[in-house]
Amino acid sequence: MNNKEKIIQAALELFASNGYAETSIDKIAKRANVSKGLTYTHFKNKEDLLVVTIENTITKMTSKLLEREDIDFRFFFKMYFKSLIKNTQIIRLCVLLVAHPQTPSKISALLDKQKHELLELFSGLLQNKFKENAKIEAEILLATIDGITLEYVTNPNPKNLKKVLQYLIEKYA
Amino acid sequence: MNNKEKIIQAALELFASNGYAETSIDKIAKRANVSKGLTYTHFKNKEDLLVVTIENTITKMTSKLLEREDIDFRFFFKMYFKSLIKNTQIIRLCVLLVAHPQTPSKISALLDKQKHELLELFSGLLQNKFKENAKIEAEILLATIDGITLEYVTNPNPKNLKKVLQYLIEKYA
Amino acid sequence: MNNKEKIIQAALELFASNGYAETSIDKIAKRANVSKGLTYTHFKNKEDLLVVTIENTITKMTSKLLEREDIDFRFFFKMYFKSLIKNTQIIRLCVLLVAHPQTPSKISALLDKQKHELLELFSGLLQNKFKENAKIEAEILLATIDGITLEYVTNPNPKNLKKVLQYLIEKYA
Amino acid sequence: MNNKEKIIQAALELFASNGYAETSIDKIAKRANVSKGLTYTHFKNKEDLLVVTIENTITKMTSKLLEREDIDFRFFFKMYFKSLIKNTQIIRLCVLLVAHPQTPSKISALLDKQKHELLELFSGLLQNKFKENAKIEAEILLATIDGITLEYVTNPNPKNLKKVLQYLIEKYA
DNA sequence: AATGAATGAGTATTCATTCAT
DNA sequence: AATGAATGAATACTCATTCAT
Repeated sequence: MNNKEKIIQAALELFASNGYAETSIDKIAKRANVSKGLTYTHFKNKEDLLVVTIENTITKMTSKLLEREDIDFRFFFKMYFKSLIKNTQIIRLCVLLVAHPQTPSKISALLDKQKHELLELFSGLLQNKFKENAKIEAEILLATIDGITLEYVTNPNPKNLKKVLQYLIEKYA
Repeated sequence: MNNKEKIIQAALELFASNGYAETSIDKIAKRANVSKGLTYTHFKNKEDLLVVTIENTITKMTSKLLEREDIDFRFFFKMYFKSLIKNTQIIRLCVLLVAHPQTPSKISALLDKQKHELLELFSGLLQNKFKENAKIEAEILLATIDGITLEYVTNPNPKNLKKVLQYLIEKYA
Repeated sequence: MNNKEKIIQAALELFASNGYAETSIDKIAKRANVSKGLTYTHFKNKEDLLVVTIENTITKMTSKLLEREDIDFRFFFKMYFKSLIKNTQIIRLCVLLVAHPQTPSKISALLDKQKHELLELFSGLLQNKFKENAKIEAEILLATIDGITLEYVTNPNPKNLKKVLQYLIEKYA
Repeated sequence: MNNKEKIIQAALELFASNGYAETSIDKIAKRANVSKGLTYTHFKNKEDLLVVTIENTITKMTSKLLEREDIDFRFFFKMYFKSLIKNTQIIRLCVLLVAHPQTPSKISALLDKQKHELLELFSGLLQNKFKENAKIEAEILLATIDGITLEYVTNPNPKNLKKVLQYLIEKYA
């Protein structure tokens, strides 16, 4: 891992566990074992570091989820369940960013794009069962998953999460 | 409105529209038209001001919703819909606080209490329809509402909100 | 002398002897024996401190020179001579500010105003001797004085200054 | 133009238009289209770069002016007038350097040498007209030219400059 | 000669908090 | 209760300079 990657990694960890505003460049540099100045060699400013960090992470996290063609609810829910448990802190950071009034538009756009991809996926999968209501049902399912996510990152309880997702799988699959 | 109330009001507005970390005591005092020092006469510190502000607001906001005995889904959804539109910024602040790793425990506890009251309410209302699954269905409904809330405060679209809630009313009532 | 005045005094001394860009707020605060933060209680920023400092000083320095009604060349040259010797550093700072491409417009305007007052004065005094050429002769005299000033603040030599001004008095008075 | 010359050219332009302290090595390197490190291959440090840049420029600028043997006021004023209009920014930089308390002694010496060459020239030309006062008249003429220069670089007005120099030519030639 | 990653000291500015009045 | 001067630590960011390649 080169220094730039070390900085991104340190930033991700600290942003995720303490929040963006609460994390100073100084702490990031210290955790990455580099000088403060080097951060500004690789990133324009703190906001740029956040944007790169999030883009980097989101891309990695979701590439697996959406690349398969023959995706179904069972597969989706299981993958999402795993990701949520593995990346709890990062996903909480994303929730904070989505809800924060001053989040850079690049990040908002990225997260928004993801939302629409999921809506598309759900709409397709719900077409048979709900016909003309497929789209609104997709919206509701997405909301349900977002709510479960919010609940989990706030108060992580893997057992309960598994139970709920299992129930959803049976309901939708 | 006395000075203490003016400070609370100013704090609420600024926390809600800019975020807690991004709001300085100085700006709050200026908006409330009082001196910076007075804030520390009435509140122990910035965190205390946040706690009091949120307690104050949450209590006001939810008292109407949960005081009625004979509440049903139609009524609940309509009230929630109105509140969401009226208090968008404040509710977004609550989402931020729920998801933030450093939120004071008093606030977490308060918001958690609300969650459980809603779960109770939903469980009761869903008893007939879902029997032994009433509790998990209540959890899912709560998650759905949280997800709708998150979506709305992030990207407020009253028309779509109305459509979704209408659909939910027909589904659940 | 209260703290605000102490800051202005310290700023004046350091700006004058080291230059604006070369003087840090930290050094100013240390010389004034106050905390760095206090500077920002009294002045919006470093530029504002410069502006206030210069306005303050220029006003004091020139009020004596131009208040008299019956001013003549002998009096003017003698006063200017004294001021130049007493305020060498400050006047050098003004030269630097006049010539610097990024000097705040408030300061430029102030120094420009002074220039025009002097031009007026000289024009009047030279009217009899030079008739229709009085204005251009005033411009030339002002340039001469500026040049003498530049030479003196760069390389202070009181004897030579006295000699030159004496010669000018005889020439013009 | 080789890389070293490109750096000198970029430095000159930036020092002249923004000031020495306000110009970073980084900006110079970027404008010269070379790496930051290369600056330190060719110049010991930033100050050295300034010294070389100024020496280079001054030499070029004044070689034409003083090489002729049979120079007279008419010729001198015309040449100076042209140079002032063409090199306004650079000459302003020289004024800043002359007046700045921390200018490297090499530069001061260079500019001082020029001053004395001009004094010599003027003394000679004024010998016939002013006899024993030729030297002090030369000093005054030099001051006048310096003042005109200061005024012009501060507030460039070619028409007025021409008028004043024309007047001086008639007065002295 | 040429690059650009890397450093460390420095800079302006902010801000929660205290305290004398 | 109310003010605002005062503090000191923290913060994002800059920059001259070095050095391995």
